[in-house]
Amino acid sequence: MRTSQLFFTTLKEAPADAEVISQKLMLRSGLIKRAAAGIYTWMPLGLRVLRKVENIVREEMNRAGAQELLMPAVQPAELWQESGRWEKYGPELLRFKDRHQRDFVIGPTHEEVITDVVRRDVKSYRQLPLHLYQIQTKFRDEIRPRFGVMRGREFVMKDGYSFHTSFDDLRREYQVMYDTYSRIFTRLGLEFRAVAADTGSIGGTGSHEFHVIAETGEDDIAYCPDSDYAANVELAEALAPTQPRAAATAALQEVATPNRSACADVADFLGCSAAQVLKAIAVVSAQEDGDKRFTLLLLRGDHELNEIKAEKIPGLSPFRFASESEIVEYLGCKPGYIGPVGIDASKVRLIADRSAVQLADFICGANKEGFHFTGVNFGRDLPEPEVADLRNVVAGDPSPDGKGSLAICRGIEVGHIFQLRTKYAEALQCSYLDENGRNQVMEMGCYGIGVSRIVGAAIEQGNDEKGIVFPAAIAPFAVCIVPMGYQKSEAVRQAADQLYAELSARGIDVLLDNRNERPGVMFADMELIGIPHRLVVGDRGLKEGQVEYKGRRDSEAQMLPLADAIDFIAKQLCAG
RNA sequence: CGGAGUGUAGCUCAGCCUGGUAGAGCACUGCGUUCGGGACGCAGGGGCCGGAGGUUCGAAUCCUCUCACUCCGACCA
Repeated sequence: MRTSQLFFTTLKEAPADAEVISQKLMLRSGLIKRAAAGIYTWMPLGLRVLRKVENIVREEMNRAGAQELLMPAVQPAELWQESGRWEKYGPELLRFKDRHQRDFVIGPTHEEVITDVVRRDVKSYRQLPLHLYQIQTKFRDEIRPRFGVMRGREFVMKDGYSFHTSFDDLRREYQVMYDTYSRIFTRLGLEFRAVAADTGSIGGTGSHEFHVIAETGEDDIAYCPDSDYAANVELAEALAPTQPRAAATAALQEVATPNRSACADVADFLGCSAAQVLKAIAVVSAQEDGDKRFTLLLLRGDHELNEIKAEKIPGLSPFRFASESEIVEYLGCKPGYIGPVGIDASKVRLIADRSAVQLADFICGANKEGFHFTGVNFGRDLPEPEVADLRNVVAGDPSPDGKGSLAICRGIEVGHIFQLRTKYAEALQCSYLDENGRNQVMEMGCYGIGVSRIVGAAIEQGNDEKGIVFPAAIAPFAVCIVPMGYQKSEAVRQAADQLYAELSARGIDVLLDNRNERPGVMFADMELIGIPHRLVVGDRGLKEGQVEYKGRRDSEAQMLPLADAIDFIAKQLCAG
C-alpha cells in the first residue's frame, strides 16, 4: 500500500478525555475514532491490526479442530428467558423491542444461541465432541466504559463453545484450549500469564484467565515468582498461619477512641499496628424463610474483605453490606465502633478470617460510640468464631502451592476459558442419545478471547515517547519505505518503487510513504503508527548503492547495500 | 444511583469574573520559499459558543431548566 491511497490522519495531541496510553496513541495514530462512549469506528489502519489479531486467533482455533460459524448479534428474548438470564443478567444486557413489541437483546455473549443451535441438530453421541466458535461484535452496556477499546461497550470477541459426552472429554478439550491460548498469545508477541480464576456470572467450575501483564490492567494477579502458581486475587487462597495463636497476656480493657473509627486511625491513636486491630464488617443475608440474617465478618485491620470468597460461605450467600440503620438496630451502636464482644450469638453470626482468628490481645470496637476494647482474646472474652478464608491475599503471603511467597501484579484480561459443565445444557435441554439409547445432557466448555481488547493491551505493552511499538505479528504493515524526495529524484523514486514491488511480491505488508511531505513528518508518522521496520531511500545513500535500515526499537540506523535490502528484511521478519 | 467538573473550529485551548455580536496553535485550501527528524511567509475556508427558556437596548459571557460527556464514589466502618 502507498500512503497516497491509505486513508489515515494523525494527531499531534490526543483528545483530553483519553486516560491511558493505548487510548491516546490509538486516537493520535488514527487507528480508531470515537463514535460514542465506549463505541469506536475502526479506521482502515486500525482494522488491519484488528484483522491480524483475528487471523492468528482463527488459524490457531482451526488448527485445534474448532469450526467457525457466525451467530446473530440480535437475539430473541425467549432464549434468555429459558436460561434464566433474562432476569439475572442486569442492565449490562441491552434489551429492546422490535416493531411488533417482541423482546430482543443485543448479544453480550452467545451461550444461549449456540446451545439452541446444537440441541436442534445434535442427536447422537456420534456427533460429539463438537467445538464451534465465532469472531463477532458483542455489546455490553458497561456502567463506566473507559480506557478506549480495553473496556468498550461494543467490542470484538472470539467466543468458542465445546460440547462433550463426558466431563473427562470436556477436561481434555479444556487442556487443548489452554495450550491453544498459550500459543495464540505467544504468536501475538505479548507478555502474558495464565491464571486460575473465579467463574463469575457465567457459572460452572474450572476456569483460567489469560492476562497481559500491564500496570494499567484492571485486575490484580497473585503469582509466585518461584513456581508456576498464578491466580486472580479474587480467587487466590490465603493460607492459615502455621504458628499457633499466642497466649492471652493482657486484660480486657475499654479505652476511649474519640473520632477514631477507621482501623488505621485507631491503631495510630493507640500506638500499634493495624494488624493488631480486628475489623468487623456487618453484612445481611436473606434466608430462605425470607428473614434477614445478620453476620459480622472479622478481619485483621490491615486486610481487605474478598467479597467473592465471602459469597461462597454456606448460608451467607447472597449478602449485602448492612446499612447504618440496620447496624444500629442489631448492635445498638453506630458503625465505626462495632465489634464481636458481648453480642448475642443466637442473633448475630461471627465468621473470622483465618488470619484474624490468629490474633491475641487484639483491639476491636466496643459497640459503644467512641470506644474500643484492647487486650481482647478469642475464647476468653468472646466465643470462638467460625473460621473461613475471607480476605484478599497480599504480597508476601505464602504461595498456596507451598513453594515460596506471592507477589502481586496488574493484568489485562484478554482470554478466559471455562468448564461450564451442564449449566446451560440442562436449562435449555441440550441432550443426545448415548450408545445405549439413553438421553444424556451434554457437558459444555466455553472459551473467550477479547480480540479488540488485545489491540489496546498490545499497545499498553509496546510504546515509547514516539508512539506505538507493535509486535511484528500485528503491526498494520511489517515494513515502511520512506523515500527522501520521492517527487524530485528519479533515482530515489526508482529505487523505492523497486523495493516496494519486490517486498510486495514476497507477500510482505509494505507501506511506501509517497506523500510529498518533509522527511520529519514521514518519520514521525511511521513511528507513531508503530511500523516495526523502516527503509530510508535517499540520493545520499544511493550514490554508494546503499539504503538505510532502522528497526522501530533500534537506537541507531544502519546502512545496507541496496541489493541486500530485501533479503535483510525477510530475515528480520523471520526472526520475529 | 451519589458527588465533582467540562461543553467555544476536526484536535488542544483562550475569551466568561467585569455583557457590546468570536480568537490562538495544530489540522485543512491556494501561491511562493524550503526539503534526511513534526519548516516558514502571504492569502484563505471552517463555529446557531451543547440545547431551550429568561433578564437586558444588546448574552459565548448573567439566571433557570435540560441534554451530553468526563472524572471520583457506590457501603471494606
